[in-house]
Amino acid sequence: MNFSEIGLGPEVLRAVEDAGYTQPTPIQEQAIPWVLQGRDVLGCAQTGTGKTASFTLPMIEILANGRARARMPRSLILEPTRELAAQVAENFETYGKHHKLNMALLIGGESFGDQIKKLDRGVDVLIATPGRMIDLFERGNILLSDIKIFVIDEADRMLDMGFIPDIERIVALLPKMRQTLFFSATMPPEIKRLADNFLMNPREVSVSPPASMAETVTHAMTIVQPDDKRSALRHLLKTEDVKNALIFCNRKRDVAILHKSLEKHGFNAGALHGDMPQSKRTETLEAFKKGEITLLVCSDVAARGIDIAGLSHVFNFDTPLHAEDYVHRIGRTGRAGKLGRAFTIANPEEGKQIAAISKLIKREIPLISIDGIDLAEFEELSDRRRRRPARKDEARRDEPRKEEARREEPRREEEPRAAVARAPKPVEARPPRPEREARPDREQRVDVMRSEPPRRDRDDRRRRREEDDDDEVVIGFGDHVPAFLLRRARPLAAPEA
DNA sequence: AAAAAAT
Repeated sequence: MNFSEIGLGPEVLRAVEDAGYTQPTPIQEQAIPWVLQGRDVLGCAQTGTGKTASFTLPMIEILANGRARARMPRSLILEPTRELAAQVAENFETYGKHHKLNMALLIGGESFGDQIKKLDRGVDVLIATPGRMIDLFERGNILLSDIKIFVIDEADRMLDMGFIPDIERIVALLPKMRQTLFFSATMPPEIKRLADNFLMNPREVSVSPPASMAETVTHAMTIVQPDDKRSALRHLLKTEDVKNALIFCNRKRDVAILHKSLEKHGFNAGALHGDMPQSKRTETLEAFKKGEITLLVCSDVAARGIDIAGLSHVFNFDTPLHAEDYVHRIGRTGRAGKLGRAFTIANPEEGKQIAAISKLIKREIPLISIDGIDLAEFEELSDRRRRRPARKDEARRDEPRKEEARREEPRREEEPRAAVARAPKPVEARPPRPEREARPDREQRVDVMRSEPPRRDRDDRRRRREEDDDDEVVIGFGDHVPAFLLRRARPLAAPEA
């Protein structure tokens, strides 16, 4: 199919052509006609599949007629991160260049003045992150009663980030008569329920489920002691043909540390995480996209949606804490049919996380060793856990003051680690698993391989954390947590009827 | 256990 047959007007087509595209991607081919017809759409797709243009192009077409009044935007797009919001804004600039649509980008970290000025002039397209959008609404700078098209992008990410109450609140302020487009990379039950609430008789559009990602991406992982991680990474950077790469850390602090270390070793690296000033974030991302920086050390702020053309490598300097995040991080490469390579540098404690990832992507990640660095083994998890309760009881009998002092001591981890390293069944050593076949030793393996389904409920997560943390000294309520503390917070506004 | 987003 060609773009010219999809139902878009000549101006939009000209802009698409100028950008160098002739053929719509599958998601565009499926979604655009429905959006043009005014239907609600439920889209299951990751960015890089052309998802953004699948709503920006028809939106430009629909909004071409009519004009926005002051403070009354005609469409609203919500994005989970500032970078994604900026990316969508760029998309409207590119494809809306032959139209005179007013657009405002409402994100945190930038001054209110310009954003308010734009709203006063009247905007056709409002692109926002939830926090700033609600802030401006409460200040009376936005009226949402004229919204014709509402887009929720990256809904699963919004859920992860705890934005859903905000989203429900915003939806309650929108007119009931509107068109809603809802996109999510994954469709867990909680997201589906949300979609059912927001959408009316939607057309469902779905492309490239996460599992197929592995077709274009070569995975590998290595296991090293934490102290060896940086040299392992440097070795990979030197031996791989790295054009440009994202390097993910789990903590912002480690992003900064690794960035410094790489620069010290002469690599052309930048850093990106959410505690950096917005101006710096924008600047660094631009420099990386232009190729002025070849390595970008980042937190999960960049894990989803960020679109960098032709990214050759993704490195997980830390194993992602949630298996889905692996899929999202890796999804930055191997896009648009291009090949990509992904390396994970795990440490011996992360066997459980790796097992959860293997289960999710339905394949083992090949284990590689790196010259000059000792290949470690995963610790036996169940073994360690069995030993823990005893220590907990001991700890309880100690005086609280002693506990305080013990905590401030530098942690001496050598002993327990050496003990577990000798444990009998290293996870990594198990034979490759034949696909979907019940095996007699399955039960046994489940113990190690167990990974709970992704549970997003924050309270649940806290509860689990407390269960796992047997070593932790119990203060305050002790094991008993009153039920009211575990109850979910209610959304501020009742969801739409 | 961490990151993101409002100041």
